[in-house]
This record gives sequence, structure tokens and C-alpha cells, in this order.
Amino acid sequence: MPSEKTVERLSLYRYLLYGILADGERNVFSHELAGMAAVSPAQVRQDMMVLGYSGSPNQGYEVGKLIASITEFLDDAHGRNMALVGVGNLGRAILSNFAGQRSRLQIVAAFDVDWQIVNRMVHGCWCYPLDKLSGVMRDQDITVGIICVPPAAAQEVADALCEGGVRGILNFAPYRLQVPDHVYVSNLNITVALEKVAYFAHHSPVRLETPSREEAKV
Amino acid sequence: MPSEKTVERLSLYRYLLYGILADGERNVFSHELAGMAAVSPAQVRQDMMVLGYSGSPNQGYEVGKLIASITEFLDDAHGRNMALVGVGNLGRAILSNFAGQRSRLQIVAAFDVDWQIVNRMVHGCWCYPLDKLSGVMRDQDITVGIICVPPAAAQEVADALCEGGVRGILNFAPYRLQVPDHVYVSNLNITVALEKVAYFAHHSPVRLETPSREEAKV
DNA sequence: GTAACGCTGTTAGTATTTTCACGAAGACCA
DNA sequence: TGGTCTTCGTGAAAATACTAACAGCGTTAC
Repeated sequence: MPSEKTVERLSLYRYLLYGILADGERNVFSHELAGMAAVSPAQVRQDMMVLGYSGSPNQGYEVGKLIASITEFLDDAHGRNMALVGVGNLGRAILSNFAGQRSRLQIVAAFDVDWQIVNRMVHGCWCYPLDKLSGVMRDQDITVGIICVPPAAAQEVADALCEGGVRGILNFAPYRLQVPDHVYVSNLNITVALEKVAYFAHHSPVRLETPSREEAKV
Repeated sequence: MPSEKTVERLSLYRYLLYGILADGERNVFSHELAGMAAVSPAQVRQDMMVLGYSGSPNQGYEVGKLIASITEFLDDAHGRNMALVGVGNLGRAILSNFAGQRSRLQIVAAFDVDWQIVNRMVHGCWCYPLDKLSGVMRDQDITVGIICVPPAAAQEVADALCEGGVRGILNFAPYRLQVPDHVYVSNLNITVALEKVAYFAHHSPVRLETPSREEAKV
């Protein structure tokens, strides 16, 4: 049972590993990965312990195998389908990021209330009217929702997602959703993130996250 | 010297407090604020310790005074100017979120390389060509940068921001920036956030962040 | 063949973050 | 006025996350 932070780092490692693979490298050491992810080598090795995979001394980790291990661990075998609700600027940004992405994790449907947006493709994803949400979710076996609507509409959307059988929600609206206990919610508040940066920019403390040495890749 | 998490929570508290104020409430208890922010009441009280302000027993905290205390603590007296680089979908989403916002923290300039976007207003913010970055930063006393460009361009933009005297950067590009030691960087990787949600949606662990009881506001 | 080196896996130790628990003080009621 | 009730402030305990240290092993050099 890994912690949230461990899962985040594994996801980041995998991303970095794809970059390494694209560069033609076949093996990587914990200190290299650590440099790219801005964590300590010991942290990397400890994170690897939750996977079944072991690297070899003096050779480090085999990039391809490691990617496979992380994928097996993070993703479910038959993939996960996600729905995005709220096709405004933020929603479109996310859709375009995920368009044509590898992976067992993909956005298979978008929803909005705006009739000018609805019933067409947006960045490779069909956009349905919001009132079709629950039905489409069941049809396409969607279990994860992304909320990109204004805060006033967020709870209503969350209710509909729960109605459709959602298991997890990534919520960008600055509103604390009320959902049944079995639904996992993660809130991502961009304003809070900005205020944090502004604070530490000027009260410059110990530096926590940044590499400073060791080249960073892709 | 508060931790990063403490600063994040203070920012969230302030946001919630504005909502409470708009509802006409003049006082609030730690357990109410805790319910809205999905943390424990003890956590709220402990966070308050870094501010100078004390609530009164049986009355709780005075909303207006508390907002003022947090603001004095988080924001600098004469405000902070920020620059946003990369006026794509994500950049526009952030600009529109901040447009017409209160506050001592505002985005005063946007930058892009696209000639179709440049030299006009976008969501209330003038968009300059990227090569004017350092100059405009100095003219407008900009100390915080937001990077919303593709990963391949992120380091180049970061270098320009540093050249312009930046103190803090919020980076949305999945790329670990190299910057001088005095520049604070926070990375926000949306794909990582999504993969985390997908993981815990299906490996449903202990529930960490959510209210479940206690009404949530705005 | 063997010694030395470098990196991994793992456990123990340290630091940080969160929760608990209790004393004190204002408000309300009789 | 005195008692009760609720809440805050705070220091100590618990839980969590991170770092450091070391044993084991493959590799390489001689």
C-alpha cells in the first residue's frame, strides 16, 4: 500500500524513463533517475521496492523492464477510461495533452452544457451534452472523472459522476466536493499553487524541489 | 518558517474565508474551517499559530481579521507582479481565472511566440512577443513566472525568466528546470495528478482528502 | 583467480508533519 | 456571582516521510 507521494513519483519516473528510452539508453542508475526527478537516489531505490522489479548491481535498471514494471503496478491490465467535464480552456488544454498519448489511461468522452461545443470532436474526443453523462459513463465503462467546470457547477457534476459509477475524481474547481466514501477525490487548485510560489519566491527558504546539478531530460 | 503545506493550507483557508464572508458570517470556528478544507480542527489551529492573530474562545475567529492576517502573512505589502508565458489553452485558462481577481497578486503580462496571439489583449492581459520578456519584466517589476509552454521550450523560457530577474516559477511543463539556486521552482504535472487519481480510484486505500460530513462552501 | 570497485536492496535512524490532550478563558444561564 | 459549556493555544505524542548506512553481488582489472 504505497503512499500518495510514492505513486506520484512512480508516475514521474515512468515519464522520465520514456524520455531516456527515446534517447537510446537501455540502462539507468538510481542516481541518474534521482537527478532528473529532483529526489535523492535513496528515495528512488526505496520507491522501487514496491514494484516487484529489481535492478542489477553495476548495471542499474533496465529501462524497458522498469517501465513495464511501473505500468503493471500503476495501471490496470485492461486500461482505464476517463471522462472530462467542462470543455473550456482548461478542459481543452487537458484534452490536447492527452490526445494521441500512449497508454492504458485515456479520456474517452468529454461533456459540456454549451450547445456550441457539444456534439462534435474536440482534440480527438467526442463532446456530449452534459445530461448524457451517466448514460455514456456506463456504456463506455468510465471510472475516472475530471472536473474542469466553474465552482458553482462542480458539486452538480460530481453528483452526476457518482450517479454514473465513478471511482475517482480529479477536481480543478476550488470547491470541496461531497461524495460517497468509496469515491477518491484529489483537488488541484491552481490559485493555491500560485500563491505558494509567490510566497516562497520572496521568503526564499531552503530550496526543496530542484535539481541544480545533474542534467534533466525531457 | 512555515512548511510548503502550511502555506498551501493558509491560501486555501483565505479562499474559503472569502466565501464565508460573502455569506454574511462574521465568525468561524476551527472545526468549521476544517470541514471545508478537509483537514482536522487541530491542523487549522496549528496553522493559525504562524500568524500573529488569535481567535477568541467561544467566538472562534473573526473572519475579516483572519483574512487580513493571512493576507499580511502571505502577500507582500506592495503586491507581486507575475508573468505568464505560453498563451495556449492552459495559459488562457489561468489568465481568465485571474482576470478581475482581487488581490496583491496579479498577472500583469503574458508572452507567446505566435504572431497571431501577440500584441493584443487576452482575458484582460496584454500579450507581448516572447523576445520582449526580460525587458518587460524589469519595467513592470515582475518577480514570478508561470510556464505554460511545451516541454521542449520550457528551459529556454526559464532561462529568459531568470535573465529578467525572476524569483519564483510555477512550471506546468513536464520538464525539470535548471535554474540558479535563489530561484524557487514548483512543478505541477497534470498527467501525474491524473495517474495518481486513476491509481487510487481502483486501489481505493484509506481515504485521505475529503470531507464526507460538514457542509462545504463555495 | 582474486581483489577492488560500484551499485542495488534493505534496514535502521532521523526529521518532519499531524494528531492528541489538557489548561485557560470568554459567554451564557440561573 | 458561580457554574457550566464550548472553544482556543500549545506542548507532547504519534504517525509519516525521508535519509543514511551497510551487506551482498556482479563486473572489471590485473
